[in-house]
Amino acid sequence: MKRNSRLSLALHTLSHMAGEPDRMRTSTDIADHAGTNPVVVRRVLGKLREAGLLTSEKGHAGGWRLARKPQDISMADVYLALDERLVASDEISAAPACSIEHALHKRVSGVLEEIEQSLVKKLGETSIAEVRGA
Amino acid sequence: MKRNSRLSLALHTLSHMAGEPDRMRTSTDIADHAGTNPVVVRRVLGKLREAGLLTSEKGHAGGWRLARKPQDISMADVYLALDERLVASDEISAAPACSIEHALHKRVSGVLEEIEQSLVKKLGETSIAEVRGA
DNA sequence: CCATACGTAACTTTTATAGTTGCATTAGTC
DNA sequence: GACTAATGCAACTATAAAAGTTACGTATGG
Repeated sequence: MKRNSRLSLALHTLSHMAGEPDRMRTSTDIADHAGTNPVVVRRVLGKLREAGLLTSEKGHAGGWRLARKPQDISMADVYLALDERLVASDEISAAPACSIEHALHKRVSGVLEEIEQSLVKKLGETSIAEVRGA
Repeated sequence: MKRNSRLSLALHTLSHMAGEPDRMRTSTDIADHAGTNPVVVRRVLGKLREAGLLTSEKGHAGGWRLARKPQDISMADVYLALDERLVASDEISAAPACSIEHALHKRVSGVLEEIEQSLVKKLGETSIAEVRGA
């Protein structure tokens, strides 16, 4: 188990799906391949479904499939769907007691926000269809 | 207690020190101001000492002081001294079993490394003496 | 009607970090 | 020289976030 494996799991799974977009995959299949648990897979892919990247079907022949063409799903789409915020944090800073702390927080979070944006931009340059081609 | 408060603690403390560079501060003073524990302070500031940003003195009139002029210590110096790597991770990825995972990891860590660099660059633009002036 | 899938809630396990305690060492002060 | 007050460090505990697990409800194709 590692920290922040959700993004890895999501990207890994979608990259595979990009190869065979029509194939339906079950949570169990995906979990086995990724070395994790079906419930974890459903948790992660559920967020991608909410974001419109995937569709899921219940019942006997159910499973997961891409909701769009692989070329139309960028790594940024995946990242944003998971609410990751790898760099910046959304924490509501509890009333900075001292003015220096306040100024510091403002400046640091400004920098982190810029970096967060450029991360999204960079991730937006690659679609999940392009991942395999190193 | 919050995640990754070490950088906050370090920057906050050094920003204060930048205002009165000659004043000697004890771990206990600093901990009280920051709302934490003297040992935690020594752990964090110890890394800054290793990096040559601070000096410490033992004994009766001991404590902590800047080792350089405040103008000559950037936020990047502090960040790097702590080995933070907020964006990229140093994890040795345990032999990716599948080729897609391999390609993915290569691409993602490439992006993260670039972003990490630009974070350091951005942090390098501000010295701890400049923090107070929002 | 039954097998198989997702959806979700509740709980347990794991891991990183902060926090704490205790003690050795060092250095001023009386 | 004894005393006091500081850092240095090791070992332990506490907390919180994330992953993993179990259990069960719901839907659906055969």
